[in-house]
Amino acid sequence: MHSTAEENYIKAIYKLSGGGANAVSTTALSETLETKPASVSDMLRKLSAKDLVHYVKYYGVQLTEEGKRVALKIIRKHRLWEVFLVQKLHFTWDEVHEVAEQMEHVKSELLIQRLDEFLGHPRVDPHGDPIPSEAGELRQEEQRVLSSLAVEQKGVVCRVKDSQPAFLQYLNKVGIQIGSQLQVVDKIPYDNSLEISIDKNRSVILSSDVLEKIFVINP
Amino acid sequence: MHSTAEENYIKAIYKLSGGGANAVSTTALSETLETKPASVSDMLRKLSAKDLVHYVKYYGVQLTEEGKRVALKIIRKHRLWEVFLVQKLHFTWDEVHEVAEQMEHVKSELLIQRLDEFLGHPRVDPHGDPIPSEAGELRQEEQRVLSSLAVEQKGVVCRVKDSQPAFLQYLNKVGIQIGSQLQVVDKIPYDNSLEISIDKNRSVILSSDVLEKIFVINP
DNA sequence: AAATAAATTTAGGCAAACCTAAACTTTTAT
DNA sequence: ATAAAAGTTTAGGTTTGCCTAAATTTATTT
Repeated sequence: MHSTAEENYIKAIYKLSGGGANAVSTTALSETLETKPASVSDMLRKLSAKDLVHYVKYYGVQLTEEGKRVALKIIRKHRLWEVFLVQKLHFTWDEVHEVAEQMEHVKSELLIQRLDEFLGHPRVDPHGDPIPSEAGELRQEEQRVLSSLAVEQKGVVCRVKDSQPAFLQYLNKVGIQIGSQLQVVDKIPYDNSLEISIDKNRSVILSSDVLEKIFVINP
Repeated sequence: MHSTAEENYIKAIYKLSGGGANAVSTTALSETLETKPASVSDMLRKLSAKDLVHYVKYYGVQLTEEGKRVALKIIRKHRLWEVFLVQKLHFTWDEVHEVAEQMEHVKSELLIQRLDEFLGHPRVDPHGDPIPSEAGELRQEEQRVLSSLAVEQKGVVCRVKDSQPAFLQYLNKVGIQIGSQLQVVDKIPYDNSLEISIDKNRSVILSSDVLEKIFVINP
């Protein structure tokens, strides 16, 4: 398998290239990885020898198909662990990253399969970013703002656009979190607020202010 | 902090020394760590410089108090992850070790605190070995063989002394696993079998053969 | 278009953690 | 008690992944 350092380079290339599309420069990598450009050149030569990247000196680097596959696997692991940390261990968003960064390098197919199952096959991580499938497919699902749903329509919370503690606490109290199943029960035309049922067992009326900050994907 | 390699040495010394009591030889370490004796000498010099071990050349090595503290922390992490893997992700005993071996090196105090909480502060791992407390205390709880309990007495299963599949399957079928709450309901003097209630919701009669293979700690 | 600036690579080193081979202690056997 | 055997350490090497400094290539100015 690949070393932790190699995995971090691949992940960084994936992110900086926007999903493997564009070429990435040595300095860009050195900045996100917090190493010197010389070290990056070094590693790119190695990754190239392993056919994980296409590397053209002085020009830039891109992931090969194999490189992309590896990148998506790491991202899948990272995001599944983030879901675990937030949903099961009640980590806050800012506490999550540092730990997931370590867990993503644990090697075990079985572990990830089972974790995925345990978490109920989540499709997005706590930041609302999509989780690649076991087959390595990452489809960015269409996200709609909650205020745009009509009566009767359903959605799964995938992103919240305000990370102020007061707002997060409010959502917490109401019982809304990433992954919650919502359905619009009724619309109050007077002020555009909506009555929303949460996970089929309770309902609240959300002001249009709040509705604008919550995003959902299709169930 | 300490590197993964250092942590593995410390853990190995702890185990081979029987909890830090006796001195450990270079070859013993080289065997459990699957490295050459020369590499062990190398590392012992380093650990000694960090005051994690008392190292006397040609004689052997022992953990310092600090070394023991570190060892217990690692063991705590390892065992908590084992509980997680078995209880939550349904790993079998033999699948557990390799993965826990990796997870135990993830660095985060918060992670372990929360994991412990999430698992309900378990006191033993799936093999029945005790889990060191957050303060680093490992109290070897008194283990009694199930056959020694009197009527009305309770115990929590902490160890099973027969790992033949047939026996484990039998226990599984009956509903006994590590952590099960047992209570002696009745004693049948004729053949020393006992009627045992399991987790307060069912009861079985166990032969003295079986009773001899199950160990419990106080609830 | 030449000169300067910026980015990148190469060369040579370092620390960690391993290795083999040789030297040294300790133990065991004669 | 001494020689052989066993165990341990030291010396010198390797690989990985990082570093600095110098050389090289590409981009930007004038």
